[in-house]
Amino acid sequence: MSIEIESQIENPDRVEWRREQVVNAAVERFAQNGYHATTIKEIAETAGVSPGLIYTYVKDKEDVLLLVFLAAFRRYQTEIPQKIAGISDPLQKFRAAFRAYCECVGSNLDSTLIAYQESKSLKPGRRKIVQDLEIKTNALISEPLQDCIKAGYIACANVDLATFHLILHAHGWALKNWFFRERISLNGYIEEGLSRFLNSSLTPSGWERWRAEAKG
Amino acid sequence: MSIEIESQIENPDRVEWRREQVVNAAVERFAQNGYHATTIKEIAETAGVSPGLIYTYVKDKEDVLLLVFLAAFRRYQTEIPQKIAGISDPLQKFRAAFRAYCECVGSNLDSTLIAYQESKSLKPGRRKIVQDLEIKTNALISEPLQDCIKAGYIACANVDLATFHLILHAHGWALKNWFFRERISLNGYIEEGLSRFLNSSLTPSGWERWRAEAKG
Amino acid sequence: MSIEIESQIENPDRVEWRREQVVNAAVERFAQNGYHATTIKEIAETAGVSPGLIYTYVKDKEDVLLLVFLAAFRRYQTEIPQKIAGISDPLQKFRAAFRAYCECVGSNLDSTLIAYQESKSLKPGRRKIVQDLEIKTNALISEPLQDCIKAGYIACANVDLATFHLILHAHGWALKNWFFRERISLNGYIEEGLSRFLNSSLTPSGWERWRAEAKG
Amino acid sequence: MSIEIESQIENPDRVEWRREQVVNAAVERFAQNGYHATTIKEIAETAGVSPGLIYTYVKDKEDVLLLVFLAAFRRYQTEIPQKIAGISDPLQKFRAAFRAYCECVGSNLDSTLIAYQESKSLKPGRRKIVQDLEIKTNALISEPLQDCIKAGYIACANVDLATFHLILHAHGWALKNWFFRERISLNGYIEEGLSRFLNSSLTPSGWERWRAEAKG
DNA sequence: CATGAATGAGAATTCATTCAT
DNA sequence: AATGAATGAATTCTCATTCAT
Repeated sequence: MSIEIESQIENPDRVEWRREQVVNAAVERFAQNGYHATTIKEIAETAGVSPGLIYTYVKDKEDVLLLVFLAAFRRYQTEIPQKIAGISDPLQKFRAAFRAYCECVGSNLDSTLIAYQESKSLKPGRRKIVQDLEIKTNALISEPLQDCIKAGYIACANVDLATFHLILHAHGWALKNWFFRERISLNGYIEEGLSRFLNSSLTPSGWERWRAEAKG
Repeated sequence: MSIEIESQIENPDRVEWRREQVVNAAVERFAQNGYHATTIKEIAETAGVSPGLIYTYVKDKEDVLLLVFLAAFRRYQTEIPQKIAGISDPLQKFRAAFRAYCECVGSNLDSTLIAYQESKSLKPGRRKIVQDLEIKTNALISEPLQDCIKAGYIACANVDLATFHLILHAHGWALKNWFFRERISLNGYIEEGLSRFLNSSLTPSGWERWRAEAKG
Repeated sequence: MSIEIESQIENPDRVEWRREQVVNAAVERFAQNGYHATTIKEIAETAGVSPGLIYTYVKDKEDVLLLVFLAAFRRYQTEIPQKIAGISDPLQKFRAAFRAYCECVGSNLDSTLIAYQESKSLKPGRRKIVQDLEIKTNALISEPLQDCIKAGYIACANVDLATFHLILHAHGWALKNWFFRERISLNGYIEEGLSRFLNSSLTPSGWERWRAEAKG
Repeated sequence: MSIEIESQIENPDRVEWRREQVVNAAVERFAQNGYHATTIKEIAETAGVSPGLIYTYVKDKEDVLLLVFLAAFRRYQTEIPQKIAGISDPLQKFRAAFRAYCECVGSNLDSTLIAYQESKSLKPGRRKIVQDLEIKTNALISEPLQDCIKAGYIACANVDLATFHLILHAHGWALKNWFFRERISLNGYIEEGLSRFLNSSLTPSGWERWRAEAKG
């Protein structure tokens, strides 16, 4: 489950701390110039460490990119469950999950962009790791959605397909942020996506549930 | 309007032909390994020419990437107008335009992906060219949409926003093709996007128009 | 005054030491094959370092050439003042300065040749630096000459013109060294040039001074 | 005696004509940017021919440089004898020869500079040819000088040495032309060099001859 | 004869990675 | 543990030279 990236350093706390330093610097630089155009030296400078240090916490440059991906996924896995914890109504939970997902995108614009732009920069082994994590992250949306279907609130030919639509919408906020930013708030963007989706997917019983909610 | 890329070769037919050769090879390699990981030598080999030849038709490697973008845009500008020519009903025209756009994405999966992944690989001057063309290409959707609004078929707070949603959906086919490919046909994907959009945007008169069409 | 050439290395002693290594190797190779025909790899090999190292002490190949020029000028500026220090008689001082200049040429045959052959290899910015230094170096001759004129020992229509003649003579030792080397000693060459110059430039009072000197 | 440079073209007049075209273009470009920084394409453009054409009249780029040297020497060999023909007095002849030499330099500033800057750009075989021609050209000065010595007008320990001094002075006009140009005329420069030389080399009988000449 | 497109060897330069301190 | 100087493989780009037309 937890992916192991080799480090010459023993102390795990130190490893965590240093890697965070490096990842933050890397996200900043990758987002600006892309993975290939960013040098280890630049990352080191941005992080306030030496190039040599990076190589004691990481095997090679690609590992840094992988760490960037992992850090992003960890945030999804931490924040979304947190935000939907305690919600029992399936429809409410689904909506909360989608909102949480979008908010995660919103606070990780750089990482999300990097994910789209640099996935090809990983060689097969590491690419596989990232793909598996992506699927696992999708479950944060698909499971609540499934529950709505089971509860008869949503009708949906193919859950996975729908999930991808929702996630694409969420990612759209990062992909075209330069455009959306000045025209709509993240909340507006979220609600628009949500209502567009529910509009064409809610069952009559779902509509009722929704209306009831809106009133409450 | 037409962007000039310098070439040492005079004969414009020859330039066109050779550049096409090179662009095809480049798309193939860029899609596989990304722009930076692809060497000029590889492109040359794939195109069946010498590395030196490329530099007689192009100033530098970035020009090759730019040509890839330009070729893609040209296809949109050619094919979409062709497919909507002669349609007078606004709603029909809009749907045809969206279908054409998606089909263009469908037959240019590689270029579309490259566009998302390598936009940062262009330096400001060339990046600007691409951005301008992107806006121009968006008009192929936004104008028919605008006409539907004028005709009272579609209600839409913000045309640009809606256009971006539609285009994001279209690009989604390329971005997540590895996933969609095995689950839904391009046509299914198009109709789903279309109906999702119309579902939440048609005016009553628009619904009527649509139903009438469906019958006819 | 002191020209700054960028280096990635901080420690100035190390920079000085490494650059000296590189310059020595470069002088050797440039003198043999010229600037353009010499590759960085060759210089690196001659210096016993890697090609990459050179680029941590220098921005590009032209910087190496500039360093070669600078090193030569530094030698003139150091050695000539040293050799004329403490001489008060203007005529004696002038002769000492000219001798010192020629000796500098004599111990920097390669650099002097390179200066004549490769001045065009520098692009305007750096060329200007070298020209300014050349003028500054000429002053090492023109000033003592001026003093002789003021003292009434030498009559000279145009000091600059005369300076150039003297310097051309000095450089001649390097330019045609393959010829002179086997026919005349540097000292002979110096005295010949000197007496030729004085012969046609001394005032009567200058002649007297010279004769007095010769006796004493 | 006449150096053979291979050409694929048979007709010798055509060869002469084309080579002249090429040499003129080459001198222009070499003088501006140096031999290495000048491309065959540039020379071809300047000459108004195609790059391919050059290679039918010449084996390689170095041959072009050699042709530049040869053309210069030919001018010396043609013009100097012409200008001293018919002068019988040795002293007058010597002075005429030196003047002619300097004038040759004056009307071939570019070639003279190229000769100093690019001699190293020739590989041994061709370098030898040029050196031999240089020695042969020196004879145009050294022989009249020798005659003056024989006639008892000039006293000179070493003819070759003196010749080199004179030639160095002549070349100085080209080497430092940017400086001399605005301060002295070529004639002034010639006479200055001449008088400086004669001042310290004339025998009493030479002085008398000179004075007699000056009067007449 | 002349052209100019095509070739490919070769050069400068960069940068991930190592390792002595 | 951390540093940063050094390495050298790899890449882009140039240009002398060839050759089909």
